Amino acid sequence: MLPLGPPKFKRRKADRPDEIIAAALALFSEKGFAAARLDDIAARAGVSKGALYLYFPTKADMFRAVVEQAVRPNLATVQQMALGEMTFAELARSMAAMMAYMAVTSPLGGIVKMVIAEAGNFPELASIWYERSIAPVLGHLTDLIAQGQARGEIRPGEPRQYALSLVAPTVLGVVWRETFTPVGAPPFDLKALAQQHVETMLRGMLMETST
Amino acid sequence: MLPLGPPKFKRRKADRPDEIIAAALALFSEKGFAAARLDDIAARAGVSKGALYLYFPTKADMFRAVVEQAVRPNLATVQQMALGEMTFAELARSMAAMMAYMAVTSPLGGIVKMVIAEAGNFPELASIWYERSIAPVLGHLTDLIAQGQARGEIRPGEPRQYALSLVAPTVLGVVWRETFTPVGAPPFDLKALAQQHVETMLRGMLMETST
DNA sequence: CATTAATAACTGACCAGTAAGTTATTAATT
DNA sequence: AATTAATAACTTACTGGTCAGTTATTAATG
Repeated sequence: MLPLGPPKFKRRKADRPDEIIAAALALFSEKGFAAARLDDIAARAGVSKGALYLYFPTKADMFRAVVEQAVRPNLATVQQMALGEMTFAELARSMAAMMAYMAVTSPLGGIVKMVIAEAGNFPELASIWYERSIAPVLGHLTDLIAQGQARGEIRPGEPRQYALSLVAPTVLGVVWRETFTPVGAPPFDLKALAQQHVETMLRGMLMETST
Repeated sequence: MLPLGPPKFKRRKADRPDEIIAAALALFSEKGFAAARLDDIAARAGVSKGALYLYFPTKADMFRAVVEQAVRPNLATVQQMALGEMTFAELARSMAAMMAYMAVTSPLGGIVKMVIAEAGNFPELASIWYERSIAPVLGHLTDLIAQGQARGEIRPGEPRQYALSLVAPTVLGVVWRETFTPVGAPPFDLKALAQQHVETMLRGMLMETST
């Protein structure tokens, strides 16, 4: 006997974690943490449920891993933003464009949804996401605005509120895409939205002279 | 015999549904749909689990009821907004103030969280919330902006994008409160945020002349 | 052939929903 | 007005299904 046909599985220890995380991200962001079944995640990752436990001790740890991986790229991207020779307006425009780009290319929408949804059950996770993604971005942007004010480019006003005002529509646009577009709501063109918003905000924030 | 002490329960058929909905809102918005236990909802409503089923055939129906009740007040409030004699700037300011007020006084944050979280599992519900709350508000605001543009008060630009730009920070502020403030993030003063945002946006949206 | 990645079948806990029983309240009868 | 019968609001204890996590076994690979 022994058909010896195509083997039933391959041993690919190195690749599994990332594949599992990708599958988990998809299902968590679609169904939410509790409603996402490990059997489904396993199936999607092309693996059996038992195999998940070779790489993650628990479902919650998988969730953590998903969020932590999603957090990573953000840090790097943000640190680069600095005024330097640029005027604040230039920087704001390029930042808006970049955020819109990230919003359409990365699975950020799903992550945001997950974090909002499960913040109550996994405060530790909301914390990670906040400290490693939101606080840096918003904090840095806030600083840049304060600097812009010190330079006399930007009108008076709470810098942190300005910062939230700047990013809010893009973030909400992403949530919109995940939440309402699937139910028939007309989508937003995130790039156009970000662009119009940043121009409007700049006209409102800048002193008369600047461009 | 007959101890005749304090009775074990009162029959209060009329009040139960609202009390149950209130308890359910609290737990759904805190834990999410799946993680909220009916036993806990019952306990919080001061009733046994069995009693829930006298008023709602299923957990999902309770969820529906919570959202539907939350939707109700919004409709009325919005329809009143009309340009009439007002300039767009005046209207926008009063609208911003009203949204901020609602944001701090109503359980809107919890609802928004719930809807975002469970949109995937209950598309029908995202649909209700969209059609009965979001579309009216955003649609009406979009119309007002278009009218403002026709009047020559407001600069060119996509009205619907303007509308989202206007409301986004307040909505995001509410989500912030539910999600990140509990983990130690500094809170936003929603009223101040809304106020500064609307002033900035107006300066950016209006033609030179208007006030 | 020894090692270990991977599977498949199993277990135990949790929880939505149910059904049987209890108690408050109202209505009927004297 | 006191007693009793009828009802329905409410509770308690249970059931059945689902699913996270485990264990025993098999198959790939150096």
